[in-house]
Amino acid sequence: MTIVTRFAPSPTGYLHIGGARTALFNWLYAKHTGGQFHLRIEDTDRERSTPEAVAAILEGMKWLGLHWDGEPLLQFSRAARHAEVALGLLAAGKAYHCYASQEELAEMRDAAKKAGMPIRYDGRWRDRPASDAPAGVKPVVRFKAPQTGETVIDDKVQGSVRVGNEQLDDMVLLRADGTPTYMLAVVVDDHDMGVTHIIRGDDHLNNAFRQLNLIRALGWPEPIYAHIPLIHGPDGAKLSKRHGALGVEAYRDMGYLPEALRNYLLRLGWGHGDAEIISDAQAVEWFTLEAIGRSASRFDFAKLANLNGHYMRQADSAYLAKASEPFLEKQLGRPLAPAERDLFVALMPGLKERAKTLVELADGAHSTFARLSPDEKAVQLLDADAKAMLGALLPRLRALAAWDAAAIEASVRAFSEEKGLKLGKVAQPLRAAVTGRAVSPPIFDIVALLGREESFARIAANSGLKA
RNA sequence: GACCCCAUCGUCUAGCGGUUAGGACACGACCCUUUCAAGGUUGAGACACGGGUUCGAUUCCCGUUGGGGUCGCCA
Repeated sequence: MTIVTRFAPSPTGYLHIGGARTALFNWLYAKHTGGQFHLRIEDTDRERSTPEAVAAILEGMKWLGLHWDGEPLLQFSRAARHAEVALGLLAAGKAYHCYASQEELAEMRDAAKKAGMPIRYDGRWRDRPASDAPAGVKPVVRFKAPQTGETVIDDKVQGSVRVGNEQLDDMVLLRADGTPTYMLAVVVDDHDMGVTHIIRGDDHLNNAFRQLNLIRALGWPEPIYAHIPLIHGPDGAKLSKRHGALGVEAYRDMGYLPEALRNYLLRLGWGHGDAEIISDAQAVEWFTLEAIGRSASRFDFAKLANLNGHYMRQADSAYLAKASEPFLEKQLGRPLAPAERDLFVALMPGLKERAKTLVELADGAHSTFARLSPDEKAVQLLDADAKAMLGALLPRLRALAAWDAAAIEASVRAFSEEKGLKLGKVAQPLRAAVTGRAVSPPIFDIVALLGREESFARIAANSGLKA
């Protein structure tokens, strides 16, 4: 049997980080088993669903590298089929019309709350004849749920979970306007799509009991459930925007690599021995539902950053330059010239060791691509002694036959040895004069890549020294 | 409030009756070093509590406490 998983977000906002992990797990499980992974957009809430959100979700999935099989299914397009199933249930006596008003329902909830009883619909229309129907009121269709016994779910993550059926009420299948509710739509769509494994957040665990009863009433095969724990903020409370409940595009804009985010998300709630850096291929090979933890985990930006730094260090220079180009251009306030793109790539080995995000990468490159006037620390470095020292060094650099990092470094080293200075005493003022900063990628590389004229021009501008 | 779920270093986790309770991030120290990083070595740091079961509990059971989730004509 082919295993079919799905990710089914509702398009009321961006693809947030919790959803991204759910999608990742579904994707991995499908890959692991050689099955299929589908995407379904749950847009039955016409008030809150927007085309922008649909686009953001598709975009986020693509950026994260989670490719789905087939076309994304828009749930609302199947409203007629959902209604057909509900009406079938009605005809079979497994569902009924309910004419209770919103006011009645609210009273029911208040009364139950006061009495310390479970808050649920009391089934007042369950057995009333159609002749009792009040005139002019459009009814909803409710499911006739079992009222005794218990429903047990053998969840792949949570284990065996049971709940007394008296806790479950008769949920609405079709609204008064005839449109399907989520409860009906998921069940019908998962069935029609051939979904075999439902992997989703455990905020749906309680829904699963109701859905399972509906599936049984329909006589359809039961899916395998895996309810994964939610992701919390650093303080253990619900993930808020301030904490990281952002859309994946926000992570992209903060300069994280999709492969790093995948690795981070994978390790949040799932582990494989001591493995930390896990490639996609290994993840696919190792991923099982049984290895998913049962407790909620907290989002940790520091660990994400560390992972991102790792992936950046081992990434290809051209790839990184391309990925961080927009960040650099934003900082410079201008597009990069073709020659500068090459320079960016050439600078990359020294840059990527020093950054945890693409933004930091661009930060590191800023002082190479723009002529910055010396900041406070650079000014301190360029004191009178340092200028005198540089004044003696410049002619030797000017006289260099070959202008490359090795030759420049050799020359500066020889110079500092002669003068009895530590290399730092010479290299730091040079860095300050060339970049206007006390911190930069390796200075000899920068001087070499910038070229003789640009280097001397900058030194002249920042220290007044001419070579 | 009712129902459901969870509980190992600050964080992510390994552990599936007998371990000096392991790894990673973060943190401290040292080394390396042209700055900053990276890297190396190293240090500190956890089984929530109380009962059982057992020769023996971090591990199994019950309770307490603490956290989380769900109770819509939202999904």
